Amino acid sequence: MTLRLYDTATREVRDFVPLVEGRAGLYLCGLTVQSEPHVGHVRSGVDFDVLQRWLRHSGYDVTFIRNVTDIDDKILTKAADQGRPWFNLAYAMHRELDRAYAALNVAPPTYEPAATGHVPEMVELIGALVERGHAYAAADGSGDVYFDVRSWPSYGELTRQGIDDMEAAEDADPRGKRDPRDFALWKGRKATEPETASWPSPWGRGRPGWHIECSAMAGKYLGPAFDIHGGGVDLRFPHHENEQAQSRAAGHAFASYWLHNAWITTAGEKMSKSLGNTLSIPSVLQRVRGVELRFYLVAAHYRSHVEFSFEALDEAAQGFRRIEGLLDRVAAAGGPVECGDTLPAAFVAAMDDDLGTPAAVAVLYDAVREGNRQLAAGDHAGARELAGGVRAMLAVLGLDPADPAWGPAAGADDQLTHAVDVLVAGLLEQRDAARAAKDWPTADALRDRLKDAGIAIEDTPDGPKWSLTDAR
RNA sequence: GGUGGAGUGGCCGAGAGGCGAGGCAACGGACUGCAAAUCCGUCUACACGGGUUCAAAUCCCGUCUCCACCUCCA
Repeated sequence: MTLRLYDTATREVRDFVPLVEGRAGLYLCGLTVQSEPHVGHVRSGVDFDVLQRWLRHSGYDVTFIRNVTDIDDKILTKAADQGRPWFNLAYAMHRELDRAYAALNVAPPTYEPAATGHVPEMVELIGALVERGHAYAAADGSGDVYFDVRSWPSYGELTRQGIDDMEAAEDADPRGKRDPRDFALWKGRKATEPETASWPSPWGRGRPGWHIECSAMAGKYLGPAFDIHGGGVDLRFPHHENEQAQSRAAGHAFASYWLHNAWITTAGEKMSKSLGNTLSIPSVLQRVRGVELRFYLVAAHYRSHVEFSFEALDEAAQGFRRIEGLLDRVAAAGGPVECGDTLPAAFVAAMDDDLGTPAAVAVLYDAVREGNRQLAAGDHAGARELAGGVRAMLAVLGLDPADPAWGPAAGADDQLTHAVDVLVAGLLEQRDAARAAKDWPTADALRDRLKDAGIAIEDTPDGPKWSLTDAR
């Protein structure tokens, strides 16, 4: 079975056939670093990280480019509002984003180009478009350069829209445009904008339009033709439509497949800044661990809309702890679980079917249940093998609890753990004595006291075991 | 006006013509001194109205509701 992916351009799931056998070139429209990242912002990063990992697992040599937009209207506006340089805001938010991705074990891409570092490439591309008759400098002397949509007959093909059916932007200032739907490739510098937010170009100082950066950077790092282009559904139009138009008009074949992840909403609506920072990544991570938030995101199909709720998040966290429970118990019974080297066929089939993570997670749970069953039946070898498979499945989803990316393991033999272990052992001895004397009130009081301290006691065939009830 | 998507059991969430995805919660049972954890079992759902078919959550027609995008939103 080969990997099949849903291609937005053809609106069907089709076999993934790379341009060069054994290789996969992937471009993901990253974020505009203008505010603290929230749960919705990181979904594309997580989903495409899963794609990257699955491609690698499937044997592809992957080149994954995920850009950062570090100059745009919003960054300039926000920075001005906050009274700080735009480049400081963008850089600070970029660092926040890095932290969020790290907390979610989103593996770094091959390269993360920033728009401001690729202005010459953009100017070059715009120049080629002007030369080919697909772009023009505004006639009003603003210094703007527009893409001429009427000059590109297949404009609208990605989202299957006809130019004449499109509404012109309400805020579009048609002064220098030949058609209201023409979009900016280059924006001449306005007197109100900081000097630092402008670069030299044949059309005067200015800054790049939004779409051109992705065409320029994808072309630079992946070549004129590459395999997969991704992003959030909202980017299909205008962003991706425009990227494709300008790249193809410049003579590049551009992306073979277009993948789009759905939204995460709250209260039925898109997450907006009006929600404050309650859903910012640092804030959500006060409640659940990074691996649990990632599990919540990965357990939903990337093309499915997710209605975010803390209840559902807690549920996912609980489910993940059940998976970890098997690993912990098998480890307690005979040493750390080795990561298995094969994945269940059903898991592979699920992932190959347009990254069917929900079905893959169901396979994961099946293995967990069977592992628990065998452990209970005393078949430690069988349970160990299943646990190895569970780890292998988790690893390919970026959810392996033993991955150093999550920080020191919970059971790490550090000083604090040792101290607690000694203290708890003393109390457990007292409890054992009380239990031996059938003094249940005393035994239970000791257990309750530990519970109040956030330490759960479980009686197992090998004696009582303690664990922290919740990391938070 | 144009384009695209959604409505599934108490909840979350898959599936896309025919063997009850899975999880969480709840309840019952096993285990336990009692718990916890684990296992077993129970709760048989597909917005509404028609139609096609031996068979529809899935296809067709109609209706309702909701959402996204339509030129710098993840």
